[in-house]
Amino acid sequence: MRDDPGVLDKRKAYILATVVYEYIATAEPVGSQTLTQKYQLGVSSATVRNEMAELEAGGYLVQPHTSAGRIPSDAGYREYVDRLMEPEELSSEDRRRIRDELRDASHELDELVESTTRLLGRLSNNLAFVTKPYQQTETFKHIQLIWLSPRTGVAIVVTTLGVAAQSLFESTDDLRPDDLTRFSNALNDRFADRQVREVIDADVMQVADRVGADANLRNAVVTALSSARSSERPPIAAAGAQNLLDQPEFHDLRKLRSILRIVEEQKTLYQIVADAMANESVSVKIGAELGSEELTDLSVVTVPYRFGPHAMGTLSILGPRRMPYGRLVALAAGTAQTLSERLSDTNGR
Amino acid sequence: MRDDPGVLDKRKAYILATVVYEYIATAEPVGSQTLTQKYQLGVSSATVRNEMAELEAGGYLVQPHTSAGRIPSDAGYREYVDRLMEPEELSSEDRRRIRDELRDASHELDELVESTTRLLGRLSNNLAFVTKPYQQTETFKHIQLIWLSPRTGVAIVVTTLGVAAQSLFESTDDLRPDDLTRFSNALNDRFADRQVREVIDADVMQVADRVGADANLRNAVVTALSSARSSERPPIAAAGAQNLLDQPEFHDLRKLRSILRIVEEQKTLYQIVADAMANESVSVKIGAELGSEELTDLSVVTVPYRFGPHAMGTLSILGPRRMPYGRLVALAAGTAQTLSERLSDTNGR
DNA sequence: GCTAGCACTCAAGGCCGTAGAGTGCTATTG
DNA sequence: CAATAGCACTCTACGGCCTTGAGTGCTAGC
Repeated sequence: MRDDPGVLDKRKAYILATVVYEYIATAEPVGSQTLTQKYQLGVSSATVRNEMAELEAGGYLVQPHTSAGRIPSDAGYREYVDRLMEPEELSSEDRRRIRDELRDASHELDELVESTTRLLGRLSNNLAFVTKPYQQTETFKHIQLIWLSPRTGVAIVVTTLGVAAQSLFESTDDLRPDDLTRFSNALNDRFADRQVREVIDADVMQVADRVGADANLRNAVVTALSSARSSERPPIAAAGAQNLLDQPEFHDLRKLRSILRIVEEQKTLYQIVADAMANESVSVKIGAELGSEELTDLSVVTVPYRFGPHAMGTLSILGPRRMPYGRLVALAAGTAQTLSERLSDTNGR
Repeated sequence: MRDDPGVLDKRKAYILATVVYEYIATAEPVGSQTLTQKYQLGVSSATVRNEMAELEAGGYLVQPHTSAGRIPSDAGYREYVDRLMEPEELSSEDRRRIRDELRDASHELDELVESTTRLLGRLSNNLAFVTKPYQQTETFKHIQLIWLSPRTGVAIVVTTLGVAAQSLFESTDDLRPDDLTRFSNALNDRFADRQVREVIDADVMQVADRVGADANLRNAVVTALSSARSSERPPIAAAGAQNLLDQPEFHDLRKLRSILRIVEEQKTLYQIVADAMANESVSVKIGAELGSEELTDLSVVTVPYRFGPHAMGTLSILGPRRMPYGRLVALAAGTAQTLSERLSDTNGR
């Protein structure tokens, strides 16, 4: 009991940090000799061995097998991320690329999100995923029924975030443009500046009855509105899965398979980003903290970004637990900031 | 010279078909003994050996190494697909799943495309990708500038296919709803029923000058229109990459990596689906026919689907060259047909 | 024209043995 | 008494060697 458990003395801290650093760089278990040879520790390998044994007892390191070096445990990485690593700055080269690529990207929100995802995947050399902006208090702004052909049209719902939903419809009778306009106007009057989640189908029915809109129009509007309401869970953009293949930990194909499946299903991804969304700050989840059996070898860095005063989304980087945390945090944060700026500057160049 | 090259006698055809069939099932080079044991050929393995040697001379089969069995070449697969295999029917179970899942899918075009892609990926056990409907003669239908907040708004362009583009904008002065409406109306008058590709920025400038719309509005409209014009190359939805991992040919990670990259970049995918789009019929591309060094081990089945009278998109299945062509063609065709029906029935239930 | 038999080839897989990195323990030292 | 040097021990990775077995082409005979 000579150590206060949970607080590492300076030398242990340095050794742990060095083990994590070295393991991130090489993907090989780190031994005491390697450590004393490559780094100026000022003590012999035997001493390092003793310290490492204690770090293992404290739960910061584990040994894959008896005669191998040590690798960090979840707790070891956690300690490293929270206290030991020094914060990194983004290189000016990275900074420039982020700025330039986002400047040249589309003005369309969906496409901008896609471009950002690909950019982040490329720069991080890992798998990036980005949630579209989401706003708890998304407000109804406009609905418009538009005549396309004598018997078809489209209903469009616009909210504070832009076009939130569209629904094509077909009618059994010829559509009269005046009817569409009248119904649109009545709906706009009724729903102006209400929160999207509060807009109820029954309201649509009332308005429809009043202006005499037929069932086809009514259905189109109901469909569009319900789709706008459900945009709380928009698809998540992902890019860079192929980067993971370079990492030795993914030579096991079963792992890779379940990762691809999880990314495609997206459900788990929402749970992962929830914290960062709630705290509005950088979140790093390591291994088992991801709460999924299949993701124990992985870590995720998540950073929120803002869209206007009320909406928020997240940028995440998913990679092996053995990821360069310092660089990836800086990268995600830098990208998030540039993206936020780009989004609050919608008038472009 | 006893054979007319290019025409296979009945026995050779049967042997080739059986080799392809067996290789598709087992992924192992097929030898003469296996063949005589598993299938009723009525001749001995020595005879089969002679026939196989001739099939190899004719370019239909290749030998990975001297003492291995044969595997089909591109030409062998081509012969199999074009003439030897018997067309398959979809099981009623598959038929039902396609119908049910597409019926329950979203009314929103983008989401419907996504759902279809995932469905096709799951049923085919390969990687599926789907292009959104595209129309050569896409026609301008409506443009609307919508007030969101005192200094922000959104410009929306609607074409025959629905919302084609939106562009958020910000103004340095307060926006007056009347100005937005006036500009919208003037633009609608000017562009009504013109083809999107013909709408030129200069037209926007003229209209803007006439109604006195300021630079911010003008820019928003120009941006939205140019984005609508560029929707000739909409993003392609892809799903099921993880299915490829089950195939032994992808245990080479470099292959997998380049496939994932190609799917993410999408550029090559457009070239692949072009034929099916042009011919409006099923297209099967085998190995080198895909025109890409990196895709030589793969094949793609592509089937077009229709959206309304003029628009068309494609469903594709990408998998190992050793794919069950009969089943996948039936699957893609069945899905395309159901999707086309679903899309021409936009008033839903 | 088909088949049986035979000698030959080649990849895959199992089985060593060795090399090398790393460990824990103990005796020794400043 | 913390730090070190020395030592015996452990375990994996790797390369070489051999065996196995599937498959082939060729030739002689039916």
